[in-house]
Amino acid sequence: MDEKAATVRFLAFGGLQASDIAALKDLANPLRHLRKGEILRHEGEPDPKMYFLIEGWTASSIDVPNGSRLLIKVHMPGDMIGMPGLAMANAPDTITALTPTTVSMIDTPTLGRLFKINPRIAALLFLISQEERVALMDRLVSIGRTNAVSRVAAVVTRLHRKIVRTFPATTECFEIPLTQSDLADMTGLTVVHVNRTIQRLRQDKILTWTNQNVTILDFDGLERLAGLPVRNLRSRPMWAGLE
Amino acid sequence: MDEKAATVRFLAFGGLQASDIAALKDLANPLRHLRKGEILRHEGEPDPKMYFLIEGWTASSIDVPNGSRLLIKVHMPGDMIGMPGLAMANAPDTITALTPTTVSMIDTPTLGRLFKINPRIAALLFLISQEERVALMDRLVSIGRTNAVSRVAAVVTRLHRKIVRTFPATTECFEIPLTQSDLADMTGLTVVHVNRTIQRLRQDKILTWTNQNVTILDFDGLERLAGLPVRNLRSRPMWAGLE
DNA sequence: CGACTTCTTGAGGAGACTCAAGGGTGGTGG
DNA sequence: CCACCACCCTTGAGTCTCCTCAAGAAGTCG
Repeated sequence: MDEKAATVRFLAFGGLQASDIAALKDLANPLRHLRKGEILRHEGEPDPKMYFLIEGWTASSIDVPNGSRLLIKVHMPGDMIGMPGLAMANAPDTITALTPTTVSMIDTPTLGRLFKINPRIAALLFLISQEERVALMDRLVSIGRTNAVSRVAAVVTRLHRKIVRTFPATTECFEIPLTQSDLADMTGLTVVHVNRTIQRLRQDKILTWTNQNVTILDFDGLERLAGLPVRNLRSRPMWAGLE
Repeated sequence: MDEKAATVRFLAFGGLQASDIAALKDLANPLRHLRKGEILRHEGEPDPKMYFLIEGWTASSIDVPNGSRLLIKVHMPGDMIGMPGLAMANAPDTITALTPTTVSMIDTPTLGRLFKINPRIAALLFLISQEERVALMDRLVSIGRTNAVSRVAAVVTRLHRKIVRTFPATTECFEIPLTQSDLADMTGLTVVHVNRTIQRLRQDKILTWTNQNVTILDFDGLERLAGLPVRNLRSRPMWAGLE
């Protein structure tokens, strides 16, 4: 992954200037490298930080008292990680590296200053947060009101859309560093049922998922099963007019 | 509801100054009144706005292609409504008045200017968004990984906590303007099953829920069933140091 | 090559859903 | 003032999706 991929996310809303990009770079503190499976931070840890994901995939998860867990989100290069924790005294989620990963920590006082110095970036981070809220809302709908096939289809659809956003060259065949157990934790299902659901999708010639290689055989069919609403970002965001 | 209740939410993070409160008041545009059941805005509507809920309860919901819907959140006086839509070209959710309601619209350019003029308020709105993200994450866990009894218990627990925050005088007995059908849409269950679950909770002497009057009989038991994680707001938020 | 994780398959069970219908309550209009 | 309608709550019976438990196969890493 190169710098380009990492800044793509920030350009999503458009309207950023060269000076804004430079300001973002100033946020970058010493890098931290993680091996696959390594944990960036544990749920409950005090004074949680925010990170910028430069390379690799990570996942944010929450453990449940009854022994299971739920995977909140999968992060890709260019994502801001740990923003929700900024409001909290203790980290709300555990962040795990799904692949070898590089992040840079953004310390909280720096972020505070940024809000004063660069309102455009502040507004951008604010809007990214709103986008994430909508994503969570849609996942809530998916998990709360659709069946297993639809949920798995929704996860694949969302991942594909996001991968394409980060790596535009992606085709119908791509790699996802998630186990079926992870997929179960993303959908609120059990591993066993996820396995059977994937087989069902393969039988119906929607997609294949072997090891961690996904191939989408029928885009339209997949979209239909997922039933995700269309979400278009605002083209003229709120800071239009901020000089 | 008085102004006090409405500003309580903003004081949650502490550290706001009189000038900040004044700046917030400046955001208040002409009021809009809604009758019970009236819709503030429909999902899909272009150029969605943000609102400040002054009086009454509202609910935000998303309709699902399969005919059902999911209730994303219940709002009380002092809540900012519709923030997620600021990132989107079209409203992601429908907002309905659960009771007679008064809101004031905050237009987007004003908000943009605010980010420039008052970074403390910007940071505050940013942190409120992070808090909401954590709330959504916890709901995802509740709906994705717990059974009906636990989900209903979680809804009651969260509502009670929030009511207490808004109206500190609240006891174990309070009113919730939600039907069992609404509760079903909050939990991802069916009306029938919600009804049976409530009866089960009454049998077990956890709570009663008749019409729209809830009485919590056993706080500890309810908390245990809900299994919600403890979430403490950061005491020294990121803008500490912003002069 | 052995230990571990991941994937796969089977059988049985249970929590939640569907369909259906009756009763209560509040609002509205004749 | 009563009848009617709409909405909400409640209950029953039957079904199905998804879960649990269990064990074996396949792949992966040291």
